[in-house]
Amino acid sequence: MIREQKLTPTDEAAPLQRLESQLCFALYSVTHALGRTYAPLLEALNLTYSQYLVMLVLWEGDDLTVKTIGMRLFLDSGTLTPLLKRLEHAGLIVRRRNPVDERELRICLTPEGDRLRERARHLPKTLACSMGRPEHELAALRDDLLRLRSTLMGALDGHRTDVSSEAP
Amino acid sequence: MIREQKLTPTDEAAPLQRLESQLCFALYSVTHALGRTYAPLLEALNLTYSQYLVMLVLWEGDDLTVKTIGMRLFLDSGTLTPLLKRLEHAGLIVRRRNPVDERELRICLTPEGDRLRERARHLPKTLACSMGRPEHELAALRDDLLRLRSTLMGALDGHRTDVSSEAP
DNA sequence: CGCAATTAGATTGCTCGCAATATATTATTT
DNA sequence: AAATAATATATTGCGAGCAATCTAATTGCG
Repeated sequence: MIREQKLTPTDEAAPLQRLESQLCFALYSVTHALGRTYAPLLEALNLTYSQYLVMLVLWEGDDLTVKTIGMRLFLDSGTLTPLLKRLEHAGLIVRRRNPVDERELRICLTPEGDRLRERARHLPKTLACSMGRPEHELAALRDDLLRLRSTLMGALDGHRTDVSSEAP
Repeated sequence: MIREQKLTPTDEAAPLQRLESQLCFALYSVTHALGRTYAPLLEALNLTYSQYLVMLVLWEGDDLTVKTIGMRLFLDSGTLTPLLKRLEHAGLIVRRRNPVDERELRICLTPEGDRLRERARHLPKTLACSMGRPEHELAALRDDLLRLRSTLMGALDGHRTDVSSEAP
């Protein structure tokens, strides 16, 4: 029932199938490594990584709907609704229905949420430092990844021909 | 209580704090885009992405402990234990205690688990195709990411006892 | 106007990922 | 040999992510 020895190791039979040869695993594992690098820094701000992303969006300009935040972060209400409730409970944001369109929930920063931006300002540089490379190399890698994201998202949408405003 | 207008937009006050300027978000979002690209392909195999990664490891050679699988994928038993139980329930692996050391759980492929490798063989090429770039470019990106992973993991391991909370 | 279609969020249920902790087994020390 | 430490896995609890579904509000169309 159980094979005692593998007869055709993946390395010989299908080299592209090796874990470490795959771009997807490189992405997966470096993303998680980065998450673990962020964790202790974000803990000082009482934020999870996903909450930090939402705050980054709001710091660029608040009074946004859940939908808008979701489009920027590629997340849906199933993820955002409970996350935003936690941010509200933490006193960083307020959630209010838009009186003009009661379907919409407008998300605004509280003064405390706004102040947190200062305490988080050093994070990008601190992280760049952990990556041990000159900024221009990191920027090049970032742009390469953003291009890849565009390609993948474009293939996913497929039928959806919304040509509104995606990152270049 | 709620600010009507932002006084110092992040773009001007702290350009490095912008969401789209950060490598971490590029990684985060492209990883999720890739996950969504994989989902329909893996659904045909009745695998989640994480389960697929475990199968990739086992296809390179099975009869591994949970610990070994975890070291290869950078995952711990809290993640792997329930995941492996699901793979066993799906009939793809068997979990047996090692009689020589009852602490260890040896994970082996079933014949069905082994056969699944053939049905999954096309995935790497299919995905590479979705990324719309020549293989050597994808390989270069992969190697760049693996270097970054090494840097980050090295910093994580190295400072386990050290308190590296200095902020510039 | 009235009613179907659309839209925005919320909810449910499942799987990950991880920290913290618990349990069982083996190795080491005294 | 008994006590202790180390190791491997399991369990618990929480916060994502995401598909599917639900509700309420708005829009569109006859």
